[in-house]
Amino acid sequence: MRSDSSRPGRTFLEEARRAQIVACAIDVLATEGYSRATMARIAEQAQVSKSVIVYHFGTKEKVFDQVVAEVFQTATVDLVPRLDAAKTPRAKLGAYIAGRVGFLASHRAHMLALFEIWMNLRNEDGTLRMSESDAESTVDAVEQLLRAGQASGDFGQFSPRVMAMAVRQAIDGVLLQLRHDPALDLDEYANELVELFDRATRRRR
Amino acid sequence: MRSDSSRPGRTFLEEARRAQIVACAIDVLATEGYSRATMARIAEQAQVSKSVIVYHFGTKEKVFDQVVAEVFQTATVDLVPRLDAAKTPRAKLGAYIAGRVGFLASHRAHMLALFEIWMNLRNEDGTLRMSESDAESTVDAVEQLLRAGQASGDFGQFSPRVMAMAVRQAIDGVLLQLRHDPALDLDEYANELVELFDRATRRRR
Amino acid sequence: MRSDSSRPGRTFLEEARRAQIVACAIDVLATEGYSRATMARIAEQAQVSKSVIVYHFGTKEKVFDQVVAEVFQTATVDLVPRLDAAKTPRAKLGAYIAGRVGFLASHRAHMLALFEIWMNLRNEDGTLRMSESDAESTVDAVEQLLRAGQASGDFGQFSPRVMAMAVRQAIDGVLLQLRHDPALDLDEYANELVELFDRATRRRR
Amino acid sequence: MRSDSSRPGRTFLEEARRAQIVACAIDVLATEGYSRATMARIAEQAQVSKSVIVYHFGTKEKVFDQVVAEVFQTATVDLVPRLDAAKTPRAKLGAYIAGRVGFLASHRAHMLALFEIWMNLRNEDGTLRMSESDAESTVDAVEQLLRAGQASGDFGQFSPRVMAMAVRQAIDGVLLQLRHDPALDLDEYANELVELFDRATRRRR
DNA sequence: CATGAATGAGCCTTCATTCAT
DNA sequence: AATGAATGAAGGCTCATTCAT
Repeated sequence: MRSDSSRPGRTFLEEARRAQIVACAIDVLATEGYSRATMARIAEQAQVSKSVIVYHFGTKEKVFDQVVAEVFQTATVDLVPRLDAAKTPRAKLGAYIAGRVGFLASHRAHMLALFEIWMNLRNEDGTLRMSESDAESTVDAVEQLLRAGQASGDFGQFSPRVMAMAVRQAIDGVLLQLRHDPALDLDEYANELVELFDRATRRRR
Repeated sequence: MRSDSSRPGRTFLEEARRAQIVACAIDVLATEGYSRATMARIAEQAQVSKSVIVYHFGTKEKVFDQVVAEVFQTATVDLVPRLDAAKTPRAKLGAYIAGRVGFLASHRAHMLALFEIWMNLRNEDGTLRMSESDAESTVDAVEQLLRAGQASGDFGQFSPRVMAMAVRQAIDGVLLQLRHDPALDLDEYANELVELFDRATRRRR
Repeated sequence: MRSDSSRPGRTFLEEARRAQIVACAIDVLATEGYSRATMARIAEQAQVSKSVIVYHFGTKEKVFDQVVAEVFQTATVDLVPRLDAAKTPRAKLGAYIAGRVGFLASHRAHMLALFEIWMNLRNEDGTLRMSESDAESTVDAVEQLLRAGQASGDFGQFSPRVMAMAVRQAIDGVLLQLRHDPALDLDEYANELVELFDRATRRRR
Repeated sequence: MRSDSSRPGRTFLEEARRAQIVACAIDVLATEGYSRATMARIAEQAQVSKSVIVYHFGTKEKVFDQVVAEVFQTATVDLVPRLDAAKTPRAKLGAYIAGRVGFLASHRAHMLALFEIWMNLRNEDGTLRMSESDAESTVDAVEQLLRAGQASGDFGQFSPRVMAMAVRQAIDGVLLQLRHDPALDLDEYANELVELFDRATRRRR
C-alpha cells in the first residue's frame, strides 16, 4: 500500500533525486514551455549537471513520462476523496468540476507541464504520444457518472459522452486561460462552471 | 474589395508561391506538430528548397505569422455570414457554436496548425507570443452576444465572461479531441454543444 | 587618350551603371566593412536588384577589382600633379606625404574601401589577392625619390627601402586612425608627419 | 601568482583544451584570414569537432575575445621587461620599437590574428568592435614616454600624440609588410625604425 | 553517484550565383 | 538591360545522447 511509484530497488536518495528532477522539469515546462524544456535547462533548474538526469532517467522522454505519472498521481490523490464525499450524481458532478478547477489553482505548474507534454510529446513516427491512457479514463469516469445520474433520474436527456467531453474540455480550457491571465479568479470560475453544467444537465422542466 | 491580404506589389506568381508554402506549413504543423514543423520539412512538403521559403518570407517566424493570418481570415469569412443570418441572441449563439465546430470539420488542418502555433510560439524572452489579439476579440464577441441576450431577457443570469470563456474553451476542446479521434462525429458534437449551452443559458424556470 | 578604363565596347549607359555600382560598393565597404559588403547590400545601396550587378560584372570579385582600379586611378590623378609641382627631393617627399594624407581627407570612403579589400580579399587557395601590383609601385616610387635625395646630398644616410616602407605605413596608419576617430584633424596630422620624416631623413649634423 | 587568466574553477584539462583551440584559432586567422576563420576550420585545425569549441567557449565571438586576450597577455609579458630595462626616454623608445618589432618576429601568427580581428570584428550594428580599450592604452603609454622625454629635454619639439601614433602605425605597418613578404629581415627593419624615430625625436640641432 | 567532455544530427539563416523571362 | 525566382553550400549554434572517469 506504500510507495507504489518506485518500482524497482531504488534507494531513498535515488528516489529523492528523481523527485527533485521531476519537480524541476515541471517548473521548466510550466514556465518556459515544451520546446525550451531542454535537458540543460532542467538540469540548471535542479542545480545539477545534465548527466545526473541521464544517469537517473536515461532519456528525456522518460523524464517526461515520470512528469506525467507524477501529475496524474497527485491529481488522483487530490480528487478521489472529494468525489467520494459527494453522494448524489449532481453533487458528484459539482465536486468533480470544483475539484479539478481547485487542483488547477493549487497545482498550476503541474497541470501546465502536463498540458505541454500532452500537446507536444510525440513518438518517433510523429504520432502523438499521449491520448487514451489518461483522458479516456478521466472522461470515462465522468461519463459513467452522467449515465448513472440519467438512470436515477437526476439528470435529463443528453449524450453522456459529449457532455463528459465538454466538461473535461471546459476544465482544460481554464488552464489555457490561466496561461495568459495568471490572476484569474478560479473560485468564481469554478462556481460558474458548476452552475453551468448543473443547468446543462438538468431535466427539461 | 478583393485581395486585401496581398499588401505590397506582389506578383500573382509570388502570391501563389506564398500561398502554397503557407498551405504546406499548415499541413506539416497539423500532422507533425510544432516542433517538427521545420523549414526543411515545410520545404520538402512543398517540393521546394529551403531557400525558397527564405526568399519569400525571410524568416520562419513570418511564415507562421502568415499561417495565423490565413487561418483567421478563412475562419472569419466562414463564420461571419452564419452569424449574420441568425437573428435572435439564442440563434446567434447556436450559429456561433455550430459554425465554429463546422469550421473545425471543414478546416481541421487549419485549426490544428493555429493551435500548435498558439500553444508553442514564444517571444525571445520566453513569454507566449499569442494571446489577446485574437482570443480576446473572439471571447469578447461572444460575451457581447450573451450580454445582449441577458438584456433582452432571452438568457438567464450567469457571468457572461465565464460563459463566453466556457463556450470558446469547449470548442477548442473539440479540436483536441479531434487530434486523437479523427473519425469524431462533429455534427453530433455540434448539436449536443448547441443544446448544452442552450440549456446552460436558459432562464431559471 | 580618352576613356582608358572602359576597355571593350561599352555603352555610355553601361559605363554609368558600372560607375554607380562601384561607388555604392565603395560606400558599403567603407561604412559596413568587408564581410558585410554583400551583393545584396551593395545592390540595395544602388537601389537596384542584385541581378544588375551580376549582369554588369559577372562576379562579386570583379566588382571589387573595379573598386580597386577606381581608387588607384582617382588617387593617381590626385597625387601626380602635386608631386610634379615640387622640385627638390625634400619638397617632393613632403608633397607626397601631404598629398596622400590630403587624399585620405577628401576620399575617406575610397581609401577605407581599398583597405578593406586589401586586407580581406583572397584567392580561392587562401592567399591574399593583392600585394605587389600596387604597394610595390608606390613604395618603389618613394624609394627612388629617397635614393635620388641621398645621391644629391639632400638626405642623410638610412635604408631607402625601410624608410620608404615606413612612410607608406605611417600614411596607411592614418587611415586606421580615421576609422575610429572620424573627427581627426588631418591637416595637423599631415604637417606633423611631414615634419617627422623631414627630420628623419636629415643629414647628421 | 600563477595562472591569472583562468578565472573560474577551470580544470587543468579544460584550460589546456581552451588554449589549444585558441592557438588553432590564431593559426587559422593568421593563415586564412578573418572570413575563413570559421568554427569548422578552427575545429579542423584542432582535430576536434565543432561542438568542442562550442562546449568550451559557447560562441565564436568568445573564442575571438580569448584570442585577443591571449595576444595582449603574451605581448605584455614580452614587452614590459624590455621597457623596464631601459633607463632614458630615448632608450625606452628604442626598446619599445625594437621590442614590438621583435615580438612580430617571434609571434607572427599572434599579431596577424589580432590584426584580422582588429580589422574585421564588428558589433551587430556594424560599428567596429575594437578600438580604444587597447590601442589607446598602447598609444597613451608611448605618448607619456615622449612627453617625459620632452620634459627632460631628451626629445625636441613635436606633437607627442601624433608622434606616438606614427610610432604605433609604423610598427603595425611592419605586420602588413610581413603578410606579403614573410622573409622580411625584421632585425634590420627594427634597427632602421629605431634610428628613424631617434632622428625624428631629436632636438633641432 | 556524479560529472565533464565530446559528438553528430539538425536547426535557421546568409549569400553568391544561375536561370528563365 | 534588367529582374525575380530559385538554389546549394556554408555558417553559427542547440541539443540529446554517449563515454570515460
